[in-house]
Amino acid sequence: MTDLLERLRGRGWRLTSQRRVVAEVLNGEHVHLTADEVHARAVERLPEISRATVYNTLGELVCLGEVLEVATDGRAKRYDPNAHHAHQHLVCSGCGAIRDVHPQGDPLAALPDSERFGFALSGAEITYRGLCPDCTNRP
Amino acid sequence: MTDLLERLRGRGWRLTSQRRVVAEVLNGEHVHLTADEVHARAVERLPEISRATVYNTLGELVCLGEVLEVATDGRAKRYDPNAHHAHQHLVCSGCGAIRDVHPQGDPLAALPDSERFGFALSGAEITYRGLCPDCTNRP
DNA sequence: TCCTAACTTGGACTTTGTCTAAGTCAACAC
DNA sequence: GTGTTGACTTAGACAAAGTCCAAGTTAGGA
Repeated sequence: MTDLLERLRGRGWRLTSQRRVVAEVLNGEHVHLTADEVHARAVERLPEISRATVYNTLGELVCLGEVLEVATDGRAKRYDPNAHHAHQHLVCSGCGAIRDVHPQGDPLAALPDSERFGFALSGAEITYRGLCPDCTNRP
Repeated sequence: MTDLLERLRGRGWRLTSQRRVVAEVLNGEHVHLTADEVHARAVERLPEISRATVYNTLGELVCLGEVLEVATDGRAKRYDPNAHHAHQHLVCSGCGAIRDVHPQGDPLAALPDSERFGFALSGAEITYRGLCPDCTNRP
């Protein structure tokens, strides 16, 4: 956490109270918040923080590779503070809950050359879908 | 194509000119159009068709499993008429082009029980990312 | 041919996100 | 400590994507 703020300062960031609060909110909860949820939580600590600043700061954190953007549903993007450990996502089709998961092997290996169409591959995102235990028992 | 319309009629659909046009647009181009692009093409054939109807029809086609919704970028959803053949997507990070691809093996197999958290898995979506040949040569 | 529930329409509205001009302030130099 | 300055923040207007609704239209069965 402090490391995060230190890393950011090391990259020339001005360490404003707004940026501190956004970074704290993301690190504080290991769930995947939308920008609006981040803003709501940030407002609790710093009532005058604006939506634009939250969007700006999230965008900067994504550019710096400190946070991942996750789009699982075509609605609001979600922000994943766990950017330093490769992982994929498991999403409940019932309630939308997201969990980080770690599949075995390299997902790129499953794509044969004949299916790469000359692309220079950089990675793969996998979204596993299913019903969480709660939703399975409550149909 | 005619089969699609027949299948839909078999499920109790009223076969209106609007629905016919939307189905034709989707089947006519094997690319992944956004709802607005579908609307634009539909208007060429049926000038008075409304955006609401296009959204309604696309939503119904998705519910019936005739068309897949693809959200690769957190912007507009895209619609994939190729719903009857399992496939994944390869997206160019440069220009956003999408290709259907067919990886080997079952993606679910890579997720061990210990990483399933009691979920009843129903499937997995994989988005491969990379630069297409055009974008590789034009930095 | 008539009837009616299903469908379509246009426009208002919501959600999510971006942009801008004007004001504020963190960090550096002194 | 004080001053300076460019980076940062703000409020609000704007835009894109999608939803909702009341009123009008129509496909398809009787």
